Amino acid sequence: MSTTSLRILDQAERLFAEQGFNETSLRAITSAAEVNIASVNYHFGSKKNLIQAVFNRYLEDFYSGYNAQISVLALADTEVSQRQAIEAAIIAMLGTDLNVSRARRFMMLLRHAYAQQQGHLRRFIQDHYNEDYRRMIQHLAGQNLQEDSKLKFYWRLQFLMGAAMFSLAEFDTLDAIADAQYHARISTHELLDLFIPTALAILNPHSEE
Amino acid sequence: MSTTSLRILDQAERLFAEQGFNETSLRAITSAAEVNIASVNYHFGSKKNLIQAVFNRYLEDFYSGYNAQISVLALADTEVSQRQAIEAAIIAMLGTDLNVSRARRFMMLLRHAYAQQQGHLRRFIQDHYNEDYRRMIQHLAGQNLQEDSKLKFYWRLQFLMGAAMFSLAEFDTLDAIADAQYHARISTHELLDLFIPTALAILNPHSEE
DNA sequence: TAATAATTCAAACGTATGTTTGAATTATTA
DNA sequence: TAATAATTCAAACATACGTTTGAATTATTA
Repeated sequence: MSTTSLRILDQAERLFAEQGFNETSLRAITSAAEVNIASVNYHFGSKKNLIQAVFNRYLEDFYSGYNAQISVLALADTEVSQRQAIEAAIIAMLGTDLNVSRARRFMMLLRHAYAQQQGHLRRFIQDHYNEDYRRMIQHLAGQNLQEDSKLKFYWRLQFLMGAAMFSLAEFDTLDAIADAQYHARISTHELLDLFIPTALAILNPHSEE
Repeated sequence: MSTTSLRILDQAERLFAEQGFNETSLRAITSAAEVNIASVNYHFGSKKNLIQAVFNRYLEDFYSGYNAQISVLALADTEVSQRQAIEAAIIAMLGTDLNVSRARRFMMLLRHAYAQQQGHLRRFIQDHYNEDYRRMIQHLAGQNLQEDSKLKFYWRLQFLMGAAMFSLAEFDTLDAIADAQYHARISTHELLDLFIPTALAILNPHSEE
């Protein structure tokens, strides 16, 4: 992949995450990447294809990281537990160096993808990653997925996706609205310690139900 | 308020929620509302002001509903519990007739407001509803908000907002990706029964922490 | 080195957007 | 009813966008 393509991809990823797809012009991307605007269509064909390429790079990394961890667990010949699946997904998102800003950018991209209707993107992801996705969902469902709770699990999954996407993507937004006393930063480790039990709590029925 | 203003407001609310702000042109709004395009600037001044007006109508209803319920509780001279605050917020969102599609539209608007950077909107909301917002946050914090857990509570609140926004806003999106077996619909009552315990679980520390 | 392919570039194209204009129409007031 | 204000309307404005073009430049191949 030529350096021009990479420069475009990097800046597109950054700007798309920060501002959204429709809000980011090709001129802004090529200007930041210091390349000619026509090179986007030369290397990627169109803006839609560029969006897909950005997601493809992330999803490739994510699922290969997730699947690698699952494979290791499978070698031990034990069933993949729900907690293991959650941790594997989080680690795959953070990368091996637990880079939270990387995961954050991924979440921001996902949020934009869900908020803005990008039909082409949905089709692309479905065509290329549906199998990986369904397998991960099965792991996340864990043992608690009985026939009659499939619907509930679907909604719990929505809650979890929303919590993950919104919280990571919104480092700054709520700060501006909420009281400044909440403004302090949290470490990656603390955040994970907070999020993993919460994720488990969201996915599983609670005692009071 | 003239019928033209109302027609514009109604259609703007619907289209903004469905598509986002930048994705909805004034021509689409005025066409759906069957009014002349210039009437937007005549009645509202600008597109930004129209966006603010849409939010203002929602927030007015929401906080007056929420505050009314809290006032009733305050008359009984008891401390407002966290669960009461959550239920009051949910009911205020749904309206007295528990109209879930109304709440859903509100969540979709909020999601777009967070995803797309609408600085003017944030300023507007902060100028007009900051007091209401902070009061509600205090209620939601409940008894568990010790000095050293303020940071954690801030993040729990993020989780909760994300879960609420994303799940309600995404009736259809995940369906298209996930297995069709999860496609069945859930009733408002079932959803509330599922969400309220989840919300409590998100906001409060769990045993395993 | 000469010929060919790949890539970059400045410029333009067509289209869609928010906004403004000034006349035409309707509603209100005196 | 006449005068005045409020509102609607078709048309145009300036601007920004994604995309395309064809020549210029660079890299690769024979």
